Amino acid sequence: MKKKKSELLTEVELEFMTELWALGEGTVRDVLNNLPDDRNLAYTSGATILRILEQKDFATSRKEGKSHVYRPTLSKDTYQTRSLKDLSMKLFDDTPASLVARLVDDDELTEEALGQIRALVDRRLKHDSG
Amino acid sequence: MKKKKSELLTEVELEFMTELWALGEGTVRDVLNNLPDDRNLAYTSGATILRILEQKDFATSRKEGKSHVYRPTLSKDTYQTRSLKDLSMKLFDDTPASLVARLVDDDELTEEALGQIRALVDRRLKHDSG
DNA sequence: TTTGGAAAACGAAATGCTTAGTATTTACTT
DNA sequence: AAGTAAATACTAAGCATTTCGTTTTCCAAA
Repeated sequence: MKKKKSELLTEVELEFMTELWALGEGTVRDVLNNLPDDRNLAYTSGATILRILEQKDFATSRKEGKSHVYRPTLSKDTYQTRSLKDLSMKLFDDTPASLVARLVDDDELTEEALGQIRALVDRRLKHDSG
Repeated sequence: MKKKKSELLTEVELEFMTELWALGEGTVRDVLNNLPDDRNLAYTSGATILRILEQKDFATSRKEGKSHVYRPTLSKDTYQTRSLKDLSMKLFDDTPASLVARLVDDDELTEEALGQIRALVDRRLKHDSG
């Protein structure tokens, strides 16, 4: 029986995937150019990270000219859902409501954000029940 | 200017902190006894992990008889808030509402959980404004 | 007071992440 | 067709995490 790999991205992988999601697709150079200015990575480091993302099936690449163009195989939405599920499981007894409870208890949360959240929940409840 | 360490627990550290939060406090033996049955760790591994947690200031220990008794220095609530903030920042543009949006879009979420979530948000809104 | 058993301290092996250097390939230009 | 600039493949070093073996310390019982 094999231990199920957690299927979550590491810190740097997430950083690169975030760029790919924003760009839609891109070469090593594209991704590096879109990182924050204070992020100074060698070209080869970026290439390694994208190659690893492809190995782990988070991205695919096609050859275009002399470059590889990388594209996510996983939507950001899907990955967000996966991450939330993981956090909920590990830290909130697998109970999403308690996760939201902690979130709305945060004093730094603005009234506006709270209102948005309620609107979202209401809309979803209406959709479900008619 | 020093890069701020992320202050998050690793996988195994979280596993042990979860036991400490549940127990209130405990020795190496106590924590090991409370792990799932299929989790077979050597005593020394448990000791190492708790020592690391103390080094990283997630726990303190006092001597009691010949053992160390470990106790969290951080409440689970606080750590939950910290984790949510981290996730929100890295994956949801620092917008908690979009995190909740993703959560309530999850098809596997039950009607009941949705109701609970709305009740939580409503209560918080009332408290603030009235 | 010696000694046997339990716990702690130390440290090291194994693995995976992050970063980047070197060598090789590719394709455009002349 | 050869030279060159850019991209890739390969590889490895440095570090953190996870795990545990060995040595040391401590207490308690004989």
